[in-house]
Amino acid sequence: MLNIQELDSNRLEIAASMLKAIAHPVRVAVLKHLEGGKKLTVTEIHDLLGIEQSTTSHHLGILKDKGVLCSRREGKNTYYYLKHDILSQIVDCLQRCTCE
Amino acid sequence: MLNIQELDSNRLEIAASMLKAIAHPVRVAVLKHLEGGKKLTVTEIHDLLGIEQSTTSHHLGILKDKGVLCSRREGKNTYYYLKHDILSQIVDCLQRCTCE
DNA sequence: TTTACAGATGCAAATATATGAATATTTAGG
DNA sequence: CCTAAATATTCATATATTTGCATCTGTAAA
Repeated sequence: MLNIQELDSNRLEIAASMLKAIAHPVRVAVLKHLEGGKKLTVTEIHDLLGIEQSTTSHHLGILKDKGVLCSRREGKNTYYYLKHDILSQIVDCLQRCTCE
Repeated sequence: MLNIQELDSNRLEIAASMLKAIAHPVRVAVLKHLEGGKKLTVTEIHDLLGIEQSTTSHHLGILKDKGVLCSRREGKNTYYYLKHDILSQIVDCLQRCTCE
């Protein structure tokens, strides 16, 4: 349980911007594919989700920018992975709430 | 852990729309004020957050519409409360992830 | 039944986000 | 160096969200 100090607007902005990063069907799908510490390249995600390469890169950039994902370049590929594996709980929590 | 069937686009849409409902600084603040089963009126929230009455009502409507909150009218007041108290964990989870 | 309070809704302007085509950048291999 | 593959970026357009004023609706009390 957080106290009133933790409700300050800066923290609210950060929490909301992180949530906003995740709150898109494509980006929720990306998170689910990365559950359990998996690492995928842009091309793999672009193939898995059937969306344009540039669109994929945009979405991954948003997730990385907001601290949801990390990336590591290995040769020509860039691997993306969850910064905090616990974040995938968010989606599971929501899905539990919607399955009644 | 969810299987591939649970990644279908309908579920993704639902999860994303619920997250989108929460993903706003005002609405995150509302959630935090309603933690622990608390019930607050529109006016109370409007005073707590220092935002316009109509803006408050719009935000609460979004949260209710997307299944995050419930409301009950009692006389002239409408009390809003969390539909699933577990949802407040989402914000706490995020804040833990951002406090390193 | 009038009045005032609490809340909801319609609307418009400002702002933000999403998408993809085109293009640029980075890297490995020849 | 030249090329091709993988990824990132720029840009424009389309769409969605946010905010608050004005207004409408519902309720209680006088």
